[in-house]
Amino acid sequence: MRPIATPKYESIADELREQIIGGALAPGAKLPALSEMKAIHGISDRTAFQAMQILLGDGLVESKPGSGYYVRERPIARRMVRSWYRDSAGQGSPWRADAAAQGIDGSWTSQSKSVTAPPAIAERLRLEPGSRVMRTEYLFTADGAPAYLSTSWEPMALTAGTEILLPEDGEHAGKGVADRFATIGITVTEAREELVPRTLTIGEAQTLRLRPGTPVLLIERTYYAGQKPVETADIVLPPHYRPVYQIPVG
Amino acid sequence: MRPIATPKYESIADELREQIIGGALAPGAKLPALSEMKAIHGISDRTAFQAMQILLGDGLVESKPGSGYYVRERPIARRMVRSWYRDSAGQGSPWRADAAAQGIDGSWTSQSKSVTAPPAIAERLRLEPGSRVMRTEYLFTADGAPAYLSTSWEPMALTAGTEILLPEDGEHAGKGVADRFATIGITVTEAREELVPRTLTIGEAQTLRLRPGTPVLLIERTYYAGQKPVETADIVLPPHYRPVYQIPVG
DNA sequence: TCGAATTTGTGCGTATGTATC
DNA sequence: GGATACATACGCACAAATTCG
Repeated sequence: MRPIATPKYESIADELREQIIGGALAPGAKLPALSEMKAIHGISDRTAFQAMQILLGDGLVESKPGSGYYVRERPIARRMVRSWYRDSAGQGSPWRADAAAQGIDGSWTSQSKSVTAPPAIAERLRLEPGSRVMRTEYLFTADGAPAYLSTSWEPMALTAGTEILLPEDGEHAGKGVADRFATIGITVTEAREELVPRTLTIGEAQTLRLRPGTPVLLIERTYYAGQKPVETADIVLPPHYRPVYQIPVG
Repeated sequence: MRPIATPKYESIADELREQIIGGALAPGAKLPALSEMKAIHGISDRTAFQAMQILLGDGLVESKPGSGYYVRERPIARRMVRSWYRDSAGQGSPWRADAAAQGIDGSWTSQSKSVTAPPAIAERLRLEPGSRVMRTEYLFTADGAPAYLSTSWEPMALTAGTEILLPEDGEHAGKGVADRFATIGITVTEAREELVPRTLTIGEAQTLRLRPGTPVLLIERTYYAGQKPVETADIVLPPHYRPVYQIPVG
């Protein structure tokens, strides 16, 4: 097999990456300016720019326009623990409790709307194409600042006519999904989370007050009652949030 | 607050993204060529190229040089189930069993070396800076083709002089971490996995036979015996692999 | 079979805007 | 204000892969 060609900008990025991981470039250190790299490596500043974009995307570096590129400080990374302990907490808002445990004032806003399920969502909920679902968009905030996004979909066939039709209405507002469904006699037994990296859309970037193109982690979460999916959600986690899964052994 | 500017290439990418998610552009469909987009949107082909890079990075589109850009087929995504059921399997190789369950011939190669722990690894294992660790690099294969990478680090202080010093030596080769440590009287109680998106380095790309810059998911996994970390690993998952976490509720 | 046209990918140069120092 | 530095946008050239007559 033929080796895969390696562009210059990849080589440059790799070189800097090793210096960062190896500790030669400590957190907070200033990286050579594009103009310097142009001189050092004998490349175009445009190519050096491309190399920096890679390190930016990987979260190793941050840019301060007008100033320079700097090695990112140890990711302060607010950790989101996603273990089974928590979702069975019983009462109160999971996010508020999670945030409080880290000394943060966690809150959220939401709005719901009845829509026909997009193809991908219908598949996740195992619904006929064109089925109606209740879509709820959440913006979670930490100390008043936007933290992360979530969009959930629930089959109207399950919740229509019940008191939990609107997730954030009435006395069940803010409670976990399992608790809400319990009130209509549905026992949630399992959550399944699938993770996939992508970047922020323009709309998401605006509500999160981040730059479009920022790399994020998308958690596709689905709650099941036995074999039957009862709720699914897309959770958009900005770089400062890291999902942590705790798995007991044995 | 001042709204954050949205570059043209982001707008273009967003537009196409919506068409893909909404189903207007079905999987396998050919996207307009760069030259067409140049004509349609009145932009430079260079700008159109940047827009495509975004969609490539998000895994929505794949490129066939010389042919065009195409909407990616439904990501058949080999799923990697990461639940506690599995790691307590007891005997045999987790990867081999996992692969066999999907009708795949799973195998791997590895090589170990004693090194001083890099700063980040020392922190994860809660070791003094400069401590010695045994580093083992794995290449897992599916039906003979490269599948994913893993690099593990174990404190020499724990394993020096024991029969499990080399993870892939002797009769314990291929067994799970928990089983191996059990033989030297250490009971692994918990695994913790932290996920972070990044892109492939040149070296990784070569062994995986992928293009450098390909977006991947990095799983930072650490095994604990009580409060004490006993092993940590970086697992590099290419786009075709999706980690799936199953979490029991209640 | 050959060759021409098309298309993506890399690299460079330039211009303009904006933020920082 | 001026110099520096990053970000976007455009244009051009060339290589490599593909497609098609």
